[in-house]
Amino acid sequence: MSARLPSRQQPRAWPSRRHRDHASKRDAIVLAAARAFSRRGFHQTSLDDIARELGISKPTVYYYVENKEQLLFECFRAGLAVIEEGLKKAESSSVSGRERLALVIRHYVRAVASDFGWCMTRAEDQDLGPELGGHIRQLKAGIDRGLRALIEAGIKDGSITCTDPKMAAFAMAGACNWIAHWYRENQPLTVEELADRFLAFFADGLRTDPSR
Amino acid sequence: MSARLPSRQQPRAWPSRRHRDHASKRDAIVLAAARAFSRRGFHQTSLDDIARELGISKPTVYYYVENKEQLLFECFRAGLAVIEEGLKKAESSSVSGRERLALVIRHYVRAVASDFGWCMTRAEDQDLGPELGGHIRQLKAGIDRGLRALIEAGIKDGSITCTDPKMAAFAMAGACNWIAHWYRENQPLTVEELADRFLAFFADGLRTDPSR
DNA sequence: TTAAAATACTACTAAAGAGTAGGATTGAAT
DNA sequence: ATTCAATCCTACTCTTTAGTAGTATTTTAA
Repeated sequence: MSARLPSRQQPRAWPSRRHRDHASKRDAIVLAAARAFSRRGFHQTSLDDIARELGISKPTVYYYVENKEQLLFECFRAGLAVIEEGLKKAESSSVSGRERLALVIRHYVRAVASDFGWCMTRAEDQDLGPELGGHIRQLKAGIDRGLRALIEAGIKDGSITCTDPKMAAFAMAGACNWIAHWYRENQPLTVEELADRFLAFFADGLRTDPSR
Repeated sequence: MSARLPSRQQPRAWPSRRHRDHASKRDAIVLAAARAFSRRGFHQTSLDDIARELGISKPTVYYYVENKEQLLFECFRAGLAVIEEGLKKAESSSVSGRERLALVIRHYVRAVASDFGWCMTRAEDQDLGPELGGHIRQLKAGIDRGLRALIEAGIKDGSITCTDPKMAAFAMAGACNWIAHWYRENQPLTVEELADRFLAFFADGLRTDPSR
């Protein structure tokens, strides 16, 4: 499991071998948890299960993570980072609102189709305490605001037509979130193709007549 | 709780007073369960909780329902019935595919925004056993097929334009399912208004230029 | 009136699983 | 070599809750 190189003298920088080990082991635990939650659900997955899959013991998991709730939270955060990266790129971009929205949605789809997708979309607020639950609600609300702002920017710059940006944002977010329910690795479509199809649908809907 | 009229002699018809009582009490339990699951989540809701809210005891709940899993299943079925009603109406209708699709989606939105919405969309397959879980997967797949068939019918009769009916169905179903995550009674929009907005979005997307 | 069936309760059992106590082992630094 | 901290384990505790045993009460049918 741990191929520990001798590596003499690597003095005062943070990612010391020891710290890197610590962080990467913790990450491995979070990833294993995300996969387990995704396959069997949060409540059907015991920390013993996760430990067993990693070949370690439950107290070792607790050495790296405060508790099960925190573990779920970390999974959520890991997925969220991908979306926030997209939002950040969009902010510092000067293309049209429509194109920036598409950029964010691509990231969104990627996140939701990843190992962390389940935790981001299907975990219940109640499974986190009021503390972390509230935190997550805030983060989600931030994403929703980001989406809506992009739609509104697109309306303003003429690249988007939309009468109800709020509902449009809800519809798009819902469609993307739901991907976590059905997307599996062996899908005929890659994640990027999937994003393309969704973007095409969001762009034109089911409209009949382009010249109507 | 039970105002029981004397009602002498009501001989061989099925819905005897007794049976009606039984069925309606069972329904009341299912509804209370749906609301409780929706508010606190499946695993955070004990059968004692549900019983307490109804002013009865846990064994009484078990008198009407086999087990917790079955209870969840019934909630699911109750919501599903609304959608299937829509599909049936659509089948026996002769308007365009587009209009039939809209009809079904209206029912869909109604179901998902109802008390049973949570159970239909957020309950985990794993919380039902392999038996009931499989059953539900089948029912869900049926709905998906129904949606897709309507899109294809719309393409055929010229009322819908769509390059990937499967993904379009997934996107629309996802958007609608997600309503259960955020719709609450005190929303500014009624369910019907909500359905209108979603249908408008599905119809035209965010298209810029109608004459493009 | 009375026997059978239906309905309901109090008081349990049993299992699962989150989280911990306390100790062993390993590695780094002096 | 030896100490201190980091890492990891075995073997628990403790709570929650699904589900049941056994019994009391009510209703229906004869």
